[in-house]
Amino acid sequence: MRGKPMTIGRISKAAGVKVTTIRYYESIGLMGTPDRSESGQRLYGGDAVERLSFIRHARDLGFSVDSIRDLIALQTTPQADCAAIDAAARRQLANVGERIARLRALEGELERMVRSCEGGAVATCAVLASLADHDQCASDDHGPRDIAL
Amino acid sequence: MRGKPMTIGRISKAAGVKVTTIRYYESIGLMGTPDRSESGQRLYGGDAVERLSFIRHARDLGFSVDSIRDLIALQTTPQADCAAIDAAARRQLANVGERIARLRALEGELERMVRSCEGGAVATCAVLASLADHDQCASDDHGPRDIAL
DNA sequence: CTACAGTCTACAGCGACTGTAGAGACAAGA
DNA sequence: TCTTGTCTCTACAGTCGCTGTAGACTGTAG
Repeated sequence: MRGKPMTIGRISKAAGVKVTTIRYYESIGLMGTPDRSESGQRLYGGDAVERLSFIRHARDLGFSVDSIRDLIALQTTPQADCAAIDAAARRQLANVGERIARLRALEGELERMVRSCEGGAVATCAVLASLADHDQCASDDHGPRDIAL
Repeated sequence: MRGKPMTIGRISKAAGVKVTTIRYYESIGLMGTPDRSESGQRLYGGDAVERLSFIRHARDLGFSVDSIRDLIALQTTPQADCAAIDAAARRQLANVGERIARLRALEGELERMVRSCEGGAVATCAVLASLADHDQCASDDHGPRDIAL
């Protein structure tokens, strides 16, 4: 709360989190309710920028909002020990490792598809054939698969 | 349409796509409206299984539903040439490559975090410090980051 | 005949935002 | 002072790709 209070737009720039996203974080209890100016505008101190940066970084690292809530709760109870946080990071690490492995498999298959393409007509397109053929080869866990064409 | 018609449950099992998902694909125009029995149950031929397998495989490879719609459209106009499909696969491949690179960066950072953890109190937890510190280091493109704790 | 599994429609919910509408607030220039 | 333009406000709908629910009907095996 030290230092002059900043509007939401300022901390948005400072932390690299969109204004709407900050309000969203407030609405789901990640950010706590800030002071308001007389006219009702949110006013934040530098600690809000820290917190937002923390959240953003954790999100960039793939932590879910729920997980981040837990991390923040742990953070604010300093008598707890580090083990829970370490465990979370390890889970996250394992998760990332899995995702990398899955993506590498996809990469290999896509490379095969692209290599086998010889620019013929669609009727003989190896890419489409490759997509159609594999009835059973794909992984069975239907995890996140969100890539645009 | 050859062969005896199958109910939605059968093609669900055959293609490895959930019943509800099949109906969803129909609702968004990925699957086309099947015949119905007298009592109103959907009846499919073997081609539906093929189509579903194609869709599932493409989804597993990370193609968006929109992209798959395009691929199917291309498939059904065989006079088009393979180039568009090849381009889509290449875009997809580049996309997967990027995602792998990003995940590897995350992996490295998470490894550093976990290595630096010495099981102390939260107040001195290197993992939390690591999460808090990096104000600017994270990537600027806010792509998908969906991993649970 | 009786269970019970399968199917139907319609709609709400998920996560993590993003976009919209319509209104009010504030800072800088003419 | 007025104006212009950028911020900010609330509240809610939309995004994507499904998943789950409710309540009714249908089909099949014992």
